[in-house]
Amino acid sequence: MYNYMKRNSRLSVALHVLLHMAEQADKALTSDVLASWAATNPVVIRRTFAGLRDAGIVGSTKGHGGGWTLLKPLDAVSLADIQAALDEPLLALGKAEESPGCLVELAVNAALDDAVAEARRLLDERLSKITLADLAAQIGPRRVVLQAAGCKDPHHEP
Amino acid sequence: MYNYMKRNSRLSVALHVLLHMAEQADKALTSDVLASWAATNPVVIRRTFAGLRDAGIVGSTKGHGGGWTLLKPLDAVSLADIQAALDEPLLALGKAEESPGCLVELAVNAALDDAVAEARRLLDERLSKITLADLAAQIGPRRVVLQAAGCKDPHHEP
DNA sequence: TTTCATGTAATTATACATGTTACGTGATGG
DNA sequence: CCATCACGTAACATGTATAATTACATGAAA
Repeated sequence: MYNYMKRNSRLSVALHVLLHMAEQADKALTSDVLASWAATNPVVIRRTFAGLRDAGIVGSTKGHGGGWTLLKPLDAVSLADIQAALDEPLLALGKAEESPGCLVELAVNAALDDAVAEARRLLDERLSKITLADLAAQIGPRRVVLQAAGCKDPHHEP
Repeated sequence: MYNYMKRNSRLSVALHVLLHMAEQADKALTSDVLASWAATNPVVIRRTFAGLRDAGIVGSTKGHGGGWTLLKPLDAVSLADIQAALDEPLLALGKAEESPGCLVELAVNAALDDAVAEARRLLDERLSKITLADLAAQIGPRRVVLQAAGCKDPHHEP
């Protein structure tokens, strides 16, 4: 009966962690390590990354030395890919189905759905043009600059 | 620390009620009546419509025979106007401010904010081109057709 | 002055996402 | 093999945002 816009910290968390992973490429990293980067819980990481694994963006291995690894080069993964891999989100504006027979409600929903769908298309198109490599490129240089200026690396480990 | 996408039943409720008001133009309608149309509580109507009143879209009078009235012609009120009049809304994607010093987080937020801001601009532009009159025009003819076909008016009153 | 209706503050209820705990499964290494 | 490690999930707890409700104040009309 109601329409909710879903929350979204998933995308933010996923991007954050993926970029940090890129800095330690090829090492299998445990959920605990990733969780500490995102200041969250290992289980949350496993839940969030399940979608990314299904999409082939990351892989996971069990047992000793196991963990998560990036499977694709940074420039082959767009923000839209990640967004799509995380089950459901951004710009949802579910339809209210109260008064199911009401013509007014139908017209209102149709108009709103159209407008939101178009906005969502635009957003998706935008996100599909930004890759993890783009974000990494923004970060790399600045970190060097900051470190040269005497700032310590603003990472998360103790 | 979290970013939420706000719910949005306000806009849907407001549109629904405004269009029904248009059908009974010039009569002051009480919050109770409006609430019954939207299947919600009178207080919710008063809260929601407070913004519309401040924006000059509707007016309210107290006491006997009081209630709410539409102050503008239907073609002078766009969905964007209504959206803006309801305090806060559509397509928010608040920023996560966890790890405030983290460059990764900063880059992620910047990219996301840009994309969402553009989507929001598009949506607002779209909504500004749809007026209440447009929606009413979609409804009127169909109602006649349905009634001619023997369907009873799908309204909300008992 | 009684009644009606809005205006708000304060409280409660609901929905949903994240956080947490617990336990199952498979892989590795001694 | 068997103990350990790490993911995979289900079940439950917590947090937060919003709507729904209650209660009472304010002002207008009969």
